[in-house]
Amino acid sequence: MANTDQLPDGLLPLTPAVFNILLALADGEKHGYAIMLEVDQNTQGEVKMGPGTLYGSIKRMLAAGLIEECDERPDPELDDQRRRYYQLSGLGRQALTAEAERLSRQVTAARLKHVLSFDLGGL
Amino acid sequence: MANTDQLPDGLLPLTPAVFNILLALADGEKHGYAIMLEVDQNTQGEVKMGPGTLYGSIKRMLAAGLIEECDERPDPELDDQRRRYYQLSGLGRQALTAEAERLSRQVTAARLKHVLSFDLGGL
DNA sequence: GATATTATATCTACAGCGGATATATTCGTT
DNA sequence: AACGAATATATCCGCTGTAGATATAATATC
Repeated sequence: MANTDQLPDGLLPLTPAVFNILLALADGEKHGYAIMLEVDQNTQGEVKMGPGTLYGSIKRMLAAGLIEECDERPDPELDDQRRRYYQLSGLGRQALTAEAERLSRQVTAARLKHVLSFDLGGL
Repeated sequence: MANTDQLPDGLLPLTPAVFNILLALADGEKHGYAIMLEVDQNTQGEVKMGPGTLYGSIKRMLAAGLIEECDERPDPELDDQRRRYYQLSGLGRQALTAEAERLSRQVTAARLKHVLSFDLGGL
């Protein structure tokens, strides 16, 4: 069943940067640089997130409790000590879903106004 | 057939405010205050656009050529001399469609990551 | 005629973004 | 082993856009 918890006020709508970072983390923990590459890939190269946006957003998201840093390191042989890994918090996942639903409503509104064909994004 | 013209660089992605204003104008010309009410309605009351955002955005959008002010007034009897009516330009409609498609891709990406159920926004 | 609503406009404080810069680690090559 | 390139994080600063406050005037309502 769906989660009807209400998120803290002022969190939504998410900024595009925050949304993209949460989305990049949706399928598992990642370190900052990997998030950058994933966002690039997710958006077909449309969004090139620079370090200022990335690490600035991460700092704010940690403070807001949307993401958490995980302390477990991968196999010491494959490890890169510079990396810092992040994962979604429960709140972060809720916010991501809520924002995705909001975007979906915007797309629906656009379809109703005939500015977007109906057969796109079909999936 | 689809319009494959490329929009001027730096226009996309649109800010949420600009997108909502373009969307409000998609089905016909409106004056500023009516845009405000339409955005409120389109977003089920989620977005309350204040005058700063509204008129500031309108000014930038006029400068960018996304909208145009129309000089024709309605029937003099029904007219309100304070009102200034705006309509989409060709560029504005292109930008609106392009941005809606971009949002649609974001929603699709969210669905692929299972953060959004597939039966929503079905239409 | 008084009051509330409609309507536009500007100003300012604040937050987030983007680019530049810096620094250190790891990888690939010879 | 040394060297340069790519990886990885971090901070700083200018710019833009947003939100709220304020102002002012025209229109509608009673």
